[in-house]
Amino acid sequence: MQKVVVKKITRCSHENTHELMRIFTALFTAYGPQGWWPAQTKFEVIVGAILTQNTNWGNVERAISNLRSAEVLTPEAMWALTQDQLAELIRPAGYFNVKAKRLRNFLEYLFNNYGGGETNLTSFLKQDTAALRTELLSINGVGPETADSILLYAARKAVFVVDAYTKRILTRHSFIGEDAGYAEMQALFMDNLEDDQILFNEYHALIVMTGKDYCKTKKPFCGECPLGSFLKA
DNA sequence: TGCCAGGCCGGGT
DNA sequence: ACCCGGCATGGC
Repeated sequence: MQKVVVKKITRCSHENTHELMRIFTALFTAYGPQGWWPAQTKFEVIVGAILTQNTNWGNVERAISNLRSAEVLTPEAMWALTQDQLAELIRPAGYFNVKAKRLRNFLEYLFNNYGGGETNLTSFLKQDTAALRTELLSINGVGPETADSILLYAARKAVFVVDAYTKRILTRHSFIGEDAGYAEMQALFMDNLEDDQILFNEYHALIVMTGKDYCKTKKPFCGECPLGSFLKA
């Protein structure tokens, strides 16, 4: 059957599409396929998405390692912990009290509405994208980036994840204004690129990789970055 | 040493 | 509708 795409957009343009793909190609050439998310299960993706909020991934890995050693990387096992026990295990990830609460908020939602467990977690993630996003955002401690990370990397939906690096890259190369919000930046990608879960997966991962290397807050522009050679500063 | 990291919430304007 | 302080560890 012929696929008819009726994507309705305001700022869709071939030029935007072209530039966004040039950026992707430059990053992909520099770093290669990333194969995100670095996790063994969907639940581990969700846990990592919450733990990495404003936090270095290396610290998150320590926390995940603690959880794995304690054999609590399943919804049931984690839910059986007290908040203080959970907080102690995730201490290396920072903000451990708020994050323990946020993990429990997610688990509470899952058990109340889906009965918990890996099987029911799968059915939770299998919903259509808009409904799942709304449900995720209703959980206290799950904001736009965390929700979209779960949608893209756990539910494998074609959703573009925006983060601090994305904003820096877009603003420093004058793609978007300093005042641009999350939705505006997400629309720039999603309105100008085909819905492609694989592309969005690699694209976000590559932005993070180059961001870690070159896009620090105190570094307004870096010509060494894979994008430096052809994008305007 | 101080700055930074793959945000989000709640209270105050 | 913004704006801002709080949350916290570990690496460089």
